[in-house]
Amino acid sequence: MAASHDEIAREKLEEAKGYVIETIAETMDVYGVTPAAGKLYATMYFKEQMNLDEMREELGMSKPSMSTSVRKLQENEMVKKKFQKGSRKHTYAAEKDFFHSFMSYFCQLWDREAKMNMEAIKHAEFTLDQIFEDENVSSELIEEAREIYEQLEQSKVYYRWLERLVASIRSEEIYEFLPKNP
Amino acid sequence: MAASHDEIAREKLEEAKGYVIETIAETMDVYGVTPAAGKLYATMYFKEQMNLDEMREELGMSKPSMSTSVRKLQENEMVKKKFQKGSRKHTYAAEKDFFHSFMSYFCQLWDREAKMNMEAIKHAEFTLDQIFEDENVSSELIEEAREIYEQLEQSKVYYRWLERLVASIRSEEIYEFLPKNP
DNA sequence: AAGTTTGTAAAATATATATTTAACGCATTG
DNA sequence: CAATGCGTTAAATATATATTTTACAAACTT
Repeated sequence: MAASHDEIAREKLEEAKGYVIETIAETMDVYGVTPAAGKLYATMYFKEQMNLDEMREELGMSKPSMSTSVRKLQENEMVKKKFQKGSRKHTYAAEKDFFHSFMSYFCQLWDREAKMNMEAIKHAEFTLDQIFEDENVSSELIEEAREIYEQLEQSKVYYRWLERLVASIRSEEIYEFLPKNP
Repeated sequence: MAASHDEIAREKLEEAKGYVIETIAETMDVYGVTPAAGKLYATMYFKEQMNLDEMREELGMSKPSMSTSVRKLQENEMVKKKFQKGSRKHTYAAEKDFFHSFMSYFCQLWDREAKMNMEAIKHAEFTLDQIFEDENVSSELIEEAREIYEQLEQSKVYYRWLERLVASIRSEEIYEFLPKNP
């Protein structure tokens, strides 16, 4: 038949996309999303745009699952809402620039880690200071407190570095050191 | 009583450590470990070394839980086994250099992501090549395949960047661009 | 070699997370 | 303003993950 070549080609095309979709979905756990969201992003990666019903259809999953998945992906800036006139349905498009997803996700992650720990350290150092202020505390305890204090100070070096890393990624300065395409 | 000042100081010391332990444990999900492993690492962070029974005692959890947690932490190179003569018990020490943990964990993560996706892309491009080789495929399909091919080529830029990032962290070159202590 | 101690594997339980089904509210349309 | 369509929330179910209990094997002790 006449269409045979095209049919085979179509199959191969879908097969080729299939490999990549499967693997992207598999490695999406890195970005802290559910399996459904992983499959969804991977699927959208090869589409111009999709609405919730198309997602449901394509993945064979429930609509609320698509709804929550797409929201999570939006939080990570891996999916953007597209404003589409005429239709009442919301349409979404995958962010295809992996650099952007990397930036958005890891910066958020590290920011949180650095901020929370810096805050805890501040708290802890404040409490330790109260020990140092008391003249009647034994030198053994003072020494022990001083060691902890020192350890906390040391760990701040890391958290500050993390914050600078985040800043250099957000500002894209990092690409001066490590070009996208060397 | 005479010990009162020391007792208060001891309390404050434990309180200070407590803040930090709690927060480290909380942010350890970043490193893909269970709550038990998170608490364990955070606890060990303020100890010279610990054996399984001390961990069980300190955290009030079962020994197998400590055993699996400590193994997971070893995989991430956040805990090292110490060889201690005389005792039959295995003892472990927390890696206190967060830079090392960062390096070990994220490099492992990104390496896997890059390798798996590069492999899938290779596979997919091989399959797409078969479409291009067939003279009888419609130009529409060829065009569609070419677009996918182009998209895959583009994504390789990111995965290669990720690999270079990993290399620059492992080699510590990154600290030339972003010093630990500027 | 029998008896302990230590660490871990396997099975059972508990807990948390993901997904679906059912139901609701809002906006748009006829 | 009733009726329909769309997205989301809430409750129910299913699934996966974490932890404990039980059981065992290896290494050491006596």
